[in-house]
Amino acid sequence: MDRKVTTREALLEAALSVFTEHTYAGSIVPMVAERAGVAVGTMYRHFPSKQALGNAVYQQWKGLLLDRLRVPAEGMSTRAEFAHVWAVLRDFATEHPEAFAFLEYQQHAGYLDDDSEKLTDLTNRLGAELVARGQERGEVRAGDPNLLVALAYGAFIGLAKAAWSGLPVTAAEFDAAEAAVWDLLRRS
Amino acid sequence: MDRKVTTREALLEAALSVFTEHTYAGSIVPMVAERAGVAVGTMYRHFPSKQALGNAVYQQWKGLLLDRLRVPAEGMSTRAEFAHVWAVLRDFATEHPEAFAFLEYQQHAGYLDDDSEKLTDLTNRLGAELVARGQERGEVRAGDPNLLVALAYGAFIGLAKAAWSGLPVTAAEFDAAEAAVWDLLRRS
Amino acid sequence: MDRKVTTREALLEAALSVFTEHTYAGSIVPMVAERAGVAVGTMYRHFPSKQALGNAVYQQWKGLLLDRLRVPAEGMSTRAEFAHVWAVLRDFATEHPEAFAFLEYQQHAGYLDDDSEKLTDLTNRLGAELVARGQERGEVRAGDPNLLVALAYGAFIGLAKAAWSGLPVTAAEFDAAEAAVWDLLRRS
Amino acid sequence: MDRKVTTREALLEAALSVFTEHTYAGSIVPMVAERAGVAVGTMYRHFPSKQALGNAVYQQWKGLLLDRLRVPAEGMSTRAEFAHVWAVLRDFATEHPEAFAFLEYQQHAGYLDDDSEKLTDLTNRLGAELVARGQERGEVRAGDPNLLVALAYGAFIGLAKAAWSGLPVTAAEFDAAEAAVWDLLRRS
DNA sequence: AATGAATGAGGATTCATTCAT
DNA sequence: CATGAATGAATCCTCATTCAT
Repeated sequence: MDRKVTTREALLEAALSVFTEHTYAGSIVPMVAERAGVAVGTMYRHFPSKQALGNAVYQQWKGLLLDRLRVPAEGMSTRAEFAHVWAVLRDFATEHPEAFAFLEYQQHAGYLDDDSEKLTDLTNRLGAELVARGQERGEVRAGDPNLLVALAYGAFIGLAKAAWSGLPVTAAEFDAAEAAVWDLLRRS
Repeated sequence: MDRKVTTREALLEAALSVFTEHTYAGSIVPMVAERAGVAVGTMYRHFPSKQALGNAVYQQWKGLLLDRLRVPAEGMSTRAEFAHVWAVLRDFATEHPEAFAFLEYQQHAGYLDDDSEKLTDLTNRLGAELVARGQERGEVRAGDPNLLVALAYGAFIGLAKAAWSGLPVTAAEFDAAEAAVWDLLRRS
Repeated sequence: MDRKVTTREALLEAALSVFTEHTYAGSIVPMVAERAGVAVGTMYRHFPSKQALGNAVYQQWKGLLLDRLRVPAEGMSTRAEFAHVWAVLRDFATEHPEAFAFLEYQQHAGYLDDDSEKLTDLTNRLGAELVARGQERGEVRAGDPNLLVALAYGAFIGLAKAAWSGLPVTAAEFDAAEAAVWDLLRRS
Repeated sequence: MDRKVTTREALLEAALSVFTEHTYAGSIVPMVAERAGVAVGTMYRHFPSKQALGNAVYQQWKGLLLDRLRVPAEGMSTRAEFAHVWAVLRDFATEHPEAFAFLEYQQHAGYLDDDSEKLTDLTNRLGAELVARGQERGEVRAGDPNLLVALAYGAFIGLAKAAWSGLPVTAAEFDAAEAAVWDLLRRS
């Protein structure tokens, strides 16, 4: 249908790819332009600066991840919520491995603007809230929710990074890991 | 003994700090020199290039971490080995948080030389071997050892990153996490 | 009559305005196009280049000024001629303050072509000839005619610039200045 | 003695020369660097930007001119004050023709910063104050002081520009012009 | 050894000009 | 004839590296 990719989209895609490969600071604009198949000046017709492009890429993907993670969990048990979140992360990291790598395997401080940082905060908060809810219900063990999230999300990132680095990670293995990580969170 | 910090040491320390804060590509040599309290030219008397300095920092700390992780585990159970490794990581990340952040929270591909990459490989192998040993003994559950390590090390990194970002993480919490992560590895 | 402003005229007008505000080199083509209410490409259908546009603007106004200054002064006294020239300048600077500012308050060397420079020369000559005539008749004091013109025209430019910068300059003041400047030229 | 010209001085001198020749916007940094006999990067060690260099040049010369014009005129008649100011301008324009051309024959709006504009204002005020004083004493004719200054300073600029363009202007001619311009100001 | 001003290749950004629609 | 997105050479600026002191 809409086979025509807009220039802006081509640039965002190229930038994601180049930034993921070389880090933001290690990337040069001509490389992004070339990978997008456009001239350097064209980038500047769509984004006011390299930094703006970096933030656009960040917001595009962090925003999508946040949207997917935000599900009205009314009436769900925390166990079910956790399963859902894990599935969302797994799907995101499977469908958009480059984007997940860009978001989670490198450091962004230094070029993110306020909007980007707001997205980061909102995303971080989501996990802590899930855990806190679980603790209130007695489903999740005691401890600083941020720490529990750090542990669990860290485990997920480790798994995804392994997949990104070439290791074959099957759905079954994602499921096994999910169970194991829930074990790590649940009331003993 | 160490009555005098050598210029080289001051440079390595400054570089660690600057690279951790701004990433390698995002750091500029004069900033490193200034933080070390020396002139730019002085850096070039101790290291042939920025890249060499980057690799020196990487090798200094990755090497120290590897040394500490390498313990002749003859006769130890995998459970005990794991506890030991966890303690080494905890101590390293507690004593040298900046170094751990430098090593694990950012991307190094792009400037590491062969020696540095060899250290990375050796370190990665260590974990997989521990897990494989545990599987042979029936202490650790089935699955690709690399994946299990990714999961467990990811969890540790998550925890350490939380501590690095300012969250208070007590020894008790490291211990609780250790138990939880072992649960994630052990035979069910 | 002039029911429709042609695109070309709109461009010349916009260019005059932009060049006067930002100087020729400091102006950018899209700004001219925007102020003319057309697309950038449209400018290039009417003028082959920015430089050609600059010269067109210069010639339009320098040409008009020259035309007005050229009056067959047969039989007039130099005093009368001077009064006439002053009146022409006053009217021009009053009716077309932006054009006068463009022509006289900035430097054009660097983009003017031969035709433009010929206009400049012709205009400059006019004044010197008037003075020379006056000297022959004994109406104007001795001295290099170019210098006397420089003095008198400088005074006029100063006055016009003051008006341009916002000072209210009445017709009476122009007249008083005319008398004073003639005093500066006439036989003592 | 101090035959060694500092790099900063060489840059200011080169910049004055290039800006005078091509206008600020029409000048390119490498041209300035080359004329100063240094590399481009060197300019940026001494001035943070092209704009800062432009302002430094402007302030250097406008500041010097202002300093010279500022003379405690206690007890002097306005006639004497005027003679002094004229002499100062003549000397300045004779000794530093390039600087005077830079300051007075082109438009600076667009890159001047607040400090530069303050200097412009202070300089402009000086003339108006002289005239106002003269009017109070009955030495100068009635009229907006700013207008009278515009007329007189315009005449001076015209003369100096003529000299700059190659016309030989002798001291005697400067004196004659001074008398003529005073005539233009004085009570009739 | 240490210094830091100078260098200039390289990277970010601008803008006159083109051309497919 | 008009449009304005695209182009890429030209321009501003940075920063790893050198070298005279």
